[in-house]
Amino acid sequence: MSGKKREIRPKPRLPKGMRDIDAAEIRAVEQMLGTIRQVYESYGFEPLDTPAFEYTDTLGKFLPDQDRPNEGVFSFQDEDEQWLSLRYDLTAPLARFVAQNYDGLPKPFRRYQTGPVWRNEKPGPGRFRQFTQFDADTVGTDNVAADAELCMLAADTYKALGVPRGSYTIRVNNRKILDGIIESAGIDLRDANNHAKRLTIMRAIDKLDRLGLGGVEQLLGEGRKDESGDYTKGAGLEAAQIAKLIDFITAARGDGGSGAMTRSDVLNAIETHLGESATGRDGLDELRIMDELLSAAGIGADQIAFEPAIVRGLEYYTGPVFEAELTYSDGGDAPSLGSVGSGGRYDGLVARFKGVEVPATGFSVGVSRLYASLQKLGKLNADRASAPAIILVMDKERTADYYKMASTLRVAGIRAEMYLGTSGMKAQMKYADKRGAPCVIIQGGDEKARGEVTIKDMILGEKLSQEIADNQEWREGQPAQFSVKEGELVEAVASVIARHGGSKPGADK
RNA sequence: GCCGCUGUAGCUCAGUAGGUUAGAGCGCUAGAUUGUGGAUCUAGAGGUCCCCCGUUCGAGCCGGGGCAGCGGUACCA
Repeated sequence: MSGKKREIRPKPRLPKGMRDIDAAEIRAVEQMLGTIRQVYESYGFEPLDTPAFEYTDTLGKFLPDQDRPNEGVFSFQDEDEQWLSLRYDLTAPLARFVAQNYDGLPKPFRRYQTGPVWRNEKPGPGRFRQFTQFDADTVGTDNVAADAELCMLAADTYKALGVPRGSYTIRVNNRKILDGIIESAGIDLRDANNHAKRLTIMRAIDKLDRLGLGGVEQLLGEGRKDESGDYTKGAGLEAAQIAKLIDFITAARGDGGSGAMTRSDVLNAIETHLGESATGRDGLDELRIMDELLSAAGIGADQIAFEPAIVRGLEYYTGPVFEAELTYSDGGDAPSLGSVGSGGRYDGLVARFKGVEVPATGFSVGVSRLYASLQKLGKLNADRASAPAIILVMDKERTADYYKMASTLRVAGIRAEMYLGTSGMKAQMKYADKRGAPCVIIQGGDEKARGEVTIKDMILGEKLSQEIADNQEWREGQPAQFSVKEGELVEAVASVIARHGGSKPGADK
């Protein structure tokens, strides 16, 4: 006790909301990214990359140095004291890029982009402070066909990723319709005093999925107290106004019933509630055109549906908004897994820089969230790339020979590695086991004398071990291994890998 | 941000009205087995008992204050 000095050691730990990503996930995600890229490319979008951080004012955030430092974003100062922020999405940097290079770009400008984004928020289940998005945007046209196309692109993307029809839904709404219905409830949106009220109303509607109609109703009125006792102040609407809004939300909902409404059913329901609001009419007309285009493409409401309670980002979207989610297909009352993609029309973003309106619309796949959901649903094809064959080092003097074997296998296109540790054979076997190696290659003095190598099939061996209780038998029986001439090494290893790698798909579920 | 719950080994947790060197299972390392992953047995490594202050002869346990994690809620481009 006396001589024990207290060394201060750093505790190995991850920053809040961050995570490490293992080999299996990297492989799976890279495959997903490749698939998404293919779909986006097929629609004619071109790739673009922009840096991880931008000047803070570019991203549209207030300077984070005063009363609310780093609110929502991660920020730091350059040596010239200018504030920089890590990007929190891929859209704001796109707006900067377009504004900066406007004259030279083809209009409409269509680009796709993927990469990590960061948000300085409280992490939760399925919510991290770094995650990957994959965006496609069409900038420079107010044609609703661009919005319809992005919805189709989204559907095609989930399909290509192996999400079967019926297991995803893209729900579409239009911000103009929301504004219209608020106006028709007697709230004048031209009155600046009603600005905050409008936001509160939309936030309330946005919570329909989570809180249900009752919760929305409370939030439109006085407010709501949650189960932890926390209280959220409501919009303070009058009973008649609340009834009107609730009525509107309900009208176009299938009530979770079996008979899904068609898109035009929903539009008709909306229309009867909309009254004379010009903004609302605009929004309705836009959705009608989208419906025509989608229907002409043979896409029904089971894939792309209209849903008047979809809201999305508040000060951001100006027209159609979309949200994609995965759903269990096995019926039951299993909860939704949350949004795995979203987008919409944002006609004001580029104007921040240029003064002129540059209409734009985009869709973003939440890659990290989607991966997690597919994982949870067991929809990720688990055919991991085969682990390397391991060449055991039986005699350290012959390291060069072993290395040559590894090299021979690699030339033949087989992943192979010579054991690089310094432990004995038992430890090497454990190593190979932990690595998931399909086989190990053994050449000790005996094999060398005969000009042979021994191949041990680790996967078969594991299977056989379950039937052997006696260690003596297990060790001496040397199950699942065989010897071949040195010249037949490649062929023998390839056959073992083929035996397992090319096995029946779906059999191991 | 607000409300609630929880902090003891890598993980899951015990810990006796406050009392010597703080435990178990799993995991890890190694031996039993001169060249073989599993099983079994054995041994070993690994801990500022979240932190600080206080009460006490004495605190993992009691009191106060922090911090962190989890859950709910708010915000979410």
